[in-house]
Amino acid sequence: MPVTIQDIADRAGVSIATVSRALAGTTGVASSTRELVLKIAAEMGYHPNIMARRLQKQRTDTIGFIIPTFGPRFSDPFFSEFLAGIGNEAAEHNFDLLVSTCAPGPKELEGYRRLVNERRVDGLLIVRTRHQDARIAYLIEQDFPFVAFGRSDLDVDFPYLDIDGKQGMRALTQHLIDQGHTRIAYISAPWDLMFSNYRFEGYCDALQRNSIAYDESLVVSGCLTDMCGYEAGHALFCKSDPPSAVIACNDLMALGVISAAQACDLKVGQDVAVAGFDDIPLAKHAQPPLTTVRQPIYQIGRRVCSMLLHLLQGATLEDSHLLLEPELVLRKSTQLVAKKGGGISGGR
Amino acid sequence: MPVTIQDIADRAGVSIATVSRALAGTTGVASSTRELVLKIAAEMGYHPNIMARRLQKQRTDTIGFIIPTFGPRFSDPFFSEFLAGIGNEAAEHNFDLLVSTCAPGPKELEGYRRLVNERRVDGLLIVRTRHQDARIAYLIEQDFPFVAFGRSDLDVDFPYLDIDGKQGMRALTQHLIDQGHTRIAYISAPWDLMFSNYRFEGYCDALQRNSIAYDESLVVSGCLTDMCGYEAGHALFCKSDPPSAVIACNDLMALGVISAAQACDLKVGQDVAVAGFDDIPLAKHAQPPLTTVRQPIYQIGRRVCSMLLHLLQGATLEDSHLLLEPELVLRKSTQLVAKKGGGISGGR
DNA sequence: TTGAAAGCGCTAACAA
DNA sequence: TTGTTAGCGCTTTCAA
Repeated sequence: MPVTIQDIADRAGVSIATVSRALAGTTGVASSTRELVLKIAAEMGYHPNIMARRLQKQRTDTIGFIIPTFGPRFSDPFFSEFLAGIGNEAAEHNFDLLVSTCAPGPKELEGYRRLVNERRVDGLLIVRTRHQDARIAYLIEQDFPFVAFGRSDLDVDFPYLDIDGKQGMRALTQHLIDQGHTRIAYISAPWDLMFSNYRFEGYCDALQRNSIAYDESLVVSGCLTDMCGYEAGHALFCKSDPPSAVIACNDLMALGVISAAQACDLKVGQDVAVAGFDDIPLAKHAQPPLTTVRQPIYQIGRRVCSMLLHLLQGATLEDSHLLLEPELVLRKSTQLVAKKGGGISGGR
Repeated sequence: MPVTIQDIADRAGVSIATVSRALAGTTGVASSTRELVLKIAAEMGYHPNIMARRLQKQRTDTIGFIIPTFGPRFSDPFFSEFLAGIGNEAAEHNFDLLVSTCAPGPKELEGYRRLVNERRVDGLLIVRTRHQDARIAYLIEQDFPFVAFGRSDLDVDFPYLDIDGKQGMRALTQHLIDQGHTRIAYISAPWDLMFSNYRFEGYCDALQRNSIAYDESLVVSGCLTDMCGYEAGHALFCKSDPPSAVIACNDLMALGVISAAQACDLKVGQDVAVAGFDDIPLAKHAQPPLTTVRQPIYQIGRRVCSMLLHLLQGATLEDSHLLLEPELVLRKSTQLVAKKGGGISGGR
């Protein structure tokens, strides 16, 4: 039987209210009583019953995160790092993190409804925002606190943090153009993902600025996995008129493209340039090291979580629409002259 | 203001006890009353207050999982898949999953204490069991329900599920020996991890069975990341007498070894054989595809979670010490004759 | 079949 | 400074 404040009250000869106050902190309690209570609590090994506290306070001190992923075999480092970020931030503020997984689709909202309706969490984090994102629409409608990593095209206002994908992709494309490439293939993410569109805009923008005609035969849609990257890359390299450079919308696909190139006996960084987006840990140690656009996912996770925690404290966010500049990371996969050593990095 | 059973009771003209019973299910309630209550509940948009229920029932219907990882940049697919497994299993049984991250070390137990003492979860899942694992010792001492993925060398009994790493590594090593290799390097995981020792035993065992002398200069310790694999591989390939085959204790390191080989102008699958352990998604699409030992992590996650849920229901596990046979997955990274097509697999 | 009432452990208003 | 008391929303005896 766990120790309750009643037990402490009995032993200290005071009321439970006094115990509660003493335990809580500063409110009007004689410091002598306070010390006595604290001492007894420690002796008896008291630990508050969190559920009782939650019921009383009508707060769960828990934030929720539903990982939007297809199938069991997801190994996208994005989620691992993001999770670590929000987990650590939440823990530092004594919040619990509730996690579940659910594939995007019609049944997805069920998961959100469950967390919202039954008040299992105080707020939610959303990632991989989508075209007319139903999750956002739902949470807005329910007036439920949340922060998104990613913007939306819904006609509503909500707090988010995003990376300027257009900017990042434009810089990356420009880099390839500067290297002399004109046939630059592009492996997109699914189009319903918001970031997919922003990045694509950046790609198109760079082509246009350099008067390079847009060639739709060079644009393929991928599913963000290394396998999709492999398939898309393979298809591109098998063309009668293959591209001299390939940009993948994320690193995982870019790794697949590198594999495809090798399978086609093309030397990446020499016969063909390959670039990605994200800068996952594997990018640096790929062979050759992968040029990419860095998103500091762990930090983003922390930041987004921090925004939500502020919101839950009733604070108003000083800036609820953050757009961060990503960083271009140049490595050997796009460099004709192979330099020894790791990547050099530069903004724009 | 959320709807409560009191609201429903008022509207239905019955007592809250009746409402509670009607909502709960089968207990003695007139079916007419029951239907009335259900109808009103639906109309009013009733959803139970989970915290109230938890306080009353003295159960949280939540299981906890603390990801034991160093640093923010962890992208080990192991955790993603495991998480998906336990998350889905838990969700199907209407359990919540509480996740946090904490690096192994002296402060690690704090995290466990918090979850246990304050009864934030009903049970815990442990992975990557270690030599004299303090987490297990603590949970046993507290008599707190948990299930581990991995065995332990503590002198206590606890429920676990494990993969027979010795068996798997022996089969893998034997495969390399069958290919004619005699200088087989081994990149280990940190020695305090239990699985590290089992796998190493399998490696030694295979050598011994084939009368191959153990050469400690071929055994290196790694930290399970691709970077460690790269460094270890590089060091091995720079030796005056390099190995003809390299086994890494996990796939992530094996991928690093492949990169190192390429950086040293060695062709994997031709000049040198490389093998890993886990069969992460990337293994199949590596260049060349990686020979490995498959652990069905997602399924393991589900299974381990299922065991815990049984335990929490007060059931006795029919088998609380499960040791599964892993499956050897042969791919091109260890095959001298490059065969077209994916891996062939065979257990033993 | 139903209702009244007693908690689960805690916080917080109100009195003393 | 302290105690009394009324809940938070629910489940579950015990009576009726």
